[in-house]
Amino acid sequence: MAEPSSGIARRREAARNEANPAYLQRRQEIVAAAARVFKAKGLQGANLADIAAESGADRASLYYYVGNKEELFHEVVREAVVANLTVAQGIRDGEGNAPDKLRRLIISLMESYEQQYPILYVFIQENLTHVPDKHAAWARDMRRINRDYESILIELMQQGIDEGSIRPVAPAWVMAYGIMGMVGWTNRWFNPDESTISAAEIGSAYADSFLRGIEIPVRGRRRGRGDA
Amino acid sequence: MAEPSSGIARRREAARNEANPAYLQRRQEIVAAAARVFKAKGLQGANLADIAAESGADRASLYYYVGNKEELFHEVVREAVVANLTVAQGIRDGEGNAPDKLRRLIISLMESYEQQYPILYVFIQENLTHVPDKHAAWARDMRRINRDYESILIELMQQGIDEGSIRPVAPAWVMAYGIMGMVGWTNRWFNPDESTISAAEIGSAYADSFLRGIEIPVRGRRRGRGDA
DNA sequence: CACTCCTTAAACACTTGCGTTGACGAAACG
DNA sequence: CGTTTCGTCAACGCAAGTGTTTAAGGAGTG
Repeated sequence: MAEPSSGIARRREAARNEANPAYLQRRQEIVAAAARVFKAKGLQGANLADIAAESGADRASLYYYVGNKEELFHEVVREAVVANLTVAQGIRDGEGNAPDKLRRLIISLMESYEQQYPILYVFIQENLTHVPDKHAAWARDMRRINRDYESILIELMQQGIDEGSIRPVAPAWVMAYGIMGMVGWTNRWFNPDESTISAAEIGSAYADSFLRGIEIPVRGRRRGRGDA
Repeated sequence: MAEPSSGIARRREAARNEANPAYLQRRQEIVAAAARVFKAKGLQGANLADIAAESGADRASLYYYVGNKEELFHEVVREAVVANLTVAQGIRDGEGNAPDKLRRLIISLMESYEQQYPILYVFIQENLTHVPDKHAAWARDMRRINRDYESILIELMQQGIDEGSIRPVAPAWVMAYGIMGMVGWTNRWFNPDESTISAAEIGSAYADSFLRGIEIPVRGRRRGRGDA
């Protein structure tokens, strides 16, 4: 972009460039507030007035911190999603057999949801099958990350089938989506601030249930309920 | 409502009252087209122009068949959802132990998704946490149905735990939501018109995996390997 | 006090989308 | 062949949402 046309845009650029801590923090608060609003109302349903109210600022003040709603939304989503993918890649490239990795993946995913609440849930809710054309590039990028994530799940599942540690109940991708479903669905009911059960417990329970159902126990190493 | 204010509204009422088969069929086509658009773009994202295009009619022509977008959306959703709940209630009140019922419930749910495609998926996608205030009454109604459905799942799960046929890996509602998640998540990837795997197969696979993981086999009636 | 940072009220132009209107062609029917 | 009905069409008015700007502050700091 050339040079900001308006006064406020100029001032925003200036403030952002000098990296004032207070400015950046307030900005961060606004992003967090936006995340809550997006979670509650969706990208389309949320408007800047809502976000202003949630963050306790005037609508015009938002422009001192962000350019527009889309910039806000992108900012809400991108970082968390990328970080999340990195974790998954780490697990895939680490030690253990397929079921173990899957188990860790499930739990780590739930923990991410908890720690970053509600940002990743915002990403889930907007499943990105339908995004306004304007943000096609960004949406494509996010979809790619999403696909990469799912690929890891599928890959691990297939690996388990190949190495004989997982029963081939159905094609690997069907099973992988099943796991994504269990975990992703928590966006509808899990709120870490109010929940009586932790994310790790949920992830652990799902791993226990689903994986135990498809796992082929290793000979001589019985896998009781302790999962030692 | 008093009397239609506009001319087209009067003509719509008239046509609807005389129950002309051709009229009703065209109307049904429009509803079906709307379902596809809603599935693709979401309630907020879809506009009447999209729906008109999809159904091959002019935007204004839609008003000859339906009053407005909301009416269209409600019509898309309601019937299918109610029918779906009825099926679940039938299974709950039928024969069998908890795991068997759960298994049948999972498969029947997948089959509903397939048969009514994409209508029930539209309902899932709009998770109704955020609906414009105007339709609060309708939304409340739909949420109630949804809750009733989930309650059946939870009830069966709890019953299984109580009768000792299901391991209490986690609270019943957590497990129930896990199942809802696996199945509901299919809305993101399952398209019966293009799928190489049937809805029943998917449901069967999920039931096998998850239920096998939590089921406590009945004595003397051995169910598959291991896990005795 | 003067100065800067940040906020805010108020307004504007602009776009999108909804609901409506009155008229038009085509078929149906006397 | 006139008339009526059906389905459609181009166009309009209206409201809401959004981006943006202006001008005017208050709060804190030197």
